[in-house]
Amino acid sequence: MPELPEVEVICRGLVPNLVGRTITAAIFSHQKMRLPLPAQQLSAWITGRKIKAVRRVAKFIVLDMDSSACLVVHLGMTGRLNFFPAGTAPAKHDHARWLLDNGLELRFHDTRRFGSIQVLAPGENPAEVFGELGPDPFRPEFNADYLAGQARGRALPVKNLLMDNRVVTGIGNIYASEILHVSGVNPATPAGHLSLQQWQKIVTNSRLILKAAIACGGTTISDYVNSRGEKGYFQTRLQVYGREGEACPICQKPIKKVRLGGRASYYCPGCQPEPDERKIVKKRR
DNA sequence: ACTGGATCCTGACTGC
DNA sequence: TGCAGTCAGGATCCAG
Repeated sequence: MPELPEVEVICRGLVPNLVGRTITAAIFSHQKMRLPLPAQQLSAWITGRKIKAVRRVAKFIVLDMDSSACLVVHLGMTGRLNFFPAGTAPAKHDHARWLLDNGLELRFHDTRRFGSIQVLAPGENPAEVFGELGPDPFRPEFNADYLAGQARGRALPVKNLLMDNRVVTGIGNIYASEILHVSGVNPATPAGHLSLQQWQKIVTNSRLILKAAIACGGTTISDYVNSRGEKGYFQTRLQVYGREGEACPICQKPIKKVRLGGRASYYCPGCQPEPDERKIVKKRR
């Protein structure tokens, strides 16, 4: 389940085999994806074009083409992008294959088909493809004042706020739990209850944890692999996620699991005390 | 306006 | 052994 660090690691791994290469042909499965495949735009702007750069936007992988269009891939939960020698037999759930002029083909494999393939045409508004995106956690705009402003007057659990792409991009279920644990904030705390100090901790720890996860090659819970098919190893450094009943590495209290917004959320009742009942300061409009 | 729940999907796992 | 049910979660839609 790729979040920001996994997507970043995949992007970096794609660069050596993609930048400067030309996509000579493309083959797609007829399986229905979350979003319909933009067949016309793919043939008009992507196939036959050279790849100028590979970059990450939120959890999207973006290939900048010399046509000034972008190929935009989202991995959803189980998506993978891997290279194979051209002509290798396709596997089940290979939904797209782009043949390159270096004898390789780039494949998009997605078991659950929650991922997407889109084209950002030249001149098109990026919001059409990316949607409404908040700042990247590594940008200076992502700071305590900004988060406090976003949270003011809101009763939404802080964990759900952190997972909202319109507030901040790239933080998913695993890292939200980890960031809040290190910050000593209970995930169920209404976002509007947090102090500026707590937001500052969350900002600092978000960057620390995401950076550390990138350095570890990401987190592999079940099926994530990078573009070379290698697993990450940050899962060995997770302190609470997936560790219900185990001792908290900081205070030794057993880690608890709750469901917030339909998502499994892990926390330590010792390090992250239950939220109090203070009234929320109402948002000014 | 805001929030929580349902939905999409397949495979791994559990319990009977 | 085989079947049914549950769970996993990113993004989006919808109802209250």
